[in-house]
Amino acid sequence: MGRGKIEIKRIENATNRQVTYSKRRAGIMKKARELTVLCDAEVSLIMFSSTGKFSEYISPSSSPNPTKRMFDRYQQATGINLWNSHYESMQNNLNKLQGINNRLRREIRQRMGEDLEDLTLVELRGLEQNLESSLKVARERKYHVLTTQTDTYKKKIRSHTETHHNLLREFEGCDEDLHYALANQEGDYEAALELTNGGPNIFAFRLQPSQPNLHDGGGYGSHDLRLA
Amino acid sequence: MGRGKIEIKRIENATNRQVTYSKRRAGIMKKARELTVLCDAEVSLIMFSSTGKFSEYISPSSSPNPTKRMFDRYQQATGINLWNSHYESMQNNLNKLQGINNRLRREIRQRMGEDLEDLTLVELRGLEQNLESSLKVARERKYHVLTTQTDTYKKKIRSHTETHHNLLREFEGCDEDLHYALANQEGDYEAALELTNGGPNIFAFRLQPSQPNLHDGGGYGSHDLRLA
DNA sequence: ACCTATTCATAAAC
DNA sequence: TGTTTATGAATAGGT
Repeated sequence: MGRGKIEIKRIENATNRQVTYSKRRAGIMKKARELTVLCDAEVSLIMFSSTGKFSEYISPSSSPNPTKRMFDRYQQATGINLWNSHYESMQNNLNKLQGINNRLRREIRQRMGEDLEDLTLVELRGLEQNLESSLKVARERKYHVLTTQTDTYKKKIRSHTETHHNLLREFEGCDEDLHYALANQEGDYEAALELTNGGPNIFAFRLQPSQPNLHDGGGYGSHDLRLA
Repeated sequence: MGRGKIEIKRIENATNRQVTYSKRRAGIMKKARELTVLCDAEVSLIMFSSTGKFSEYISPSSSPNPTKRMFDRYQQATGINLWNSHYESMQNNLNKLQGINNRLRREIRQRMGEDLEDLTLVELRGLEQNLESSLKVARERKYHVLTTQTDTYKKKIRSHTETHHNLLREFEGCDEDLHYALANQEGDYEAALELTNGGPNIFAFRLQPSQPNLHDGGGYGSHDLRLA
């Protein structure tokens, strides 16, 4: 149809090819639209030109995503699931992980003294020994942290008392000047003396070491494993 | 194009609709094929008739699965990933599980006395107490299994010795008959007596309790967590 | 499924 | 790209 008959083979002239593509694309889209309406059919038409330009016609449908609906129907019709390769391997991974998870949970439960019914005597003996050595390590670690912490506080206290003594000494140095100054304006001397005694008490209070990092992170006290 | 012009709207006569569908389907497929060849384009045409009958045209391509290729190109062109809804939720689950897994592993390591560096004093105290109580439970369980097993063997031994004694007694009963019988055919009497003495020894050997279920399932001795 | 009058699509030229 | 137009293609309706 046209000024002359043409042979159905690749149009070598690129410009010509592009022009023909545009015209025929419009034509086939019209046909698709007409087919949809006239025959109450569902049609999906996807095209890429030789230059990679994309265009499509999808018959409207009640579904919110006509394209997805189209591909779902396509897959149902052909029996070929296009994304199964991805999907299956993911499912496998998931199952594997789930299995590992269960094993890990069981191990933790056993290390907490639950679920021991199925263990053999040898396994129980192993568990007991393992718990013993773990307990020993944990205990050592606790003592280590404890002594380190204590040392730190001791050092802090020493440093603070030192600072305090220095302050006192400095203050004594000033004392004579104070005496001298007060001699000239009487009466506030008693108040000034009280300051010298109040100082140390303030330090003594602040140096009561309050436990640092006492955040309760739901640790090992009431251990429940409802993680997922 | 035809004997008369027709309005583009749903053909109400079902037969007529079906006929028109067939004709136009052939037509549009030819158009798709021509577009592919003439313009060097890639075309996917998928159709479902109103009765649900499926047909398609897919331009041939070097890819082993033209449909999948088409679909991939479609997704790349539109930026819409049709299977993302499935895919994303799976990926989320996977990540979540992986995270849980790591937490579980860490907990096990800590319960084995490793990875304790980051624990606070309070957490260490909790872990210690937890291990103590778990150890106590495991120990109790071990003793329980041990005593149960011992009891079972004691009972078995008792039952077997009883059976043995009964056998002996029965044999003594037969003894006289045997004497009588042997008096008639001499010489094998000594061999028969040896049987009476050999019996008990066989039992004594079998009753050495050999540990049951000694399968070493990589239990709690050398605990490594290279699970995945 | 075939026929054919008629409408439609489009190749070529601008 | 848009328009025109001669021509071949598609097809509606009938058989």
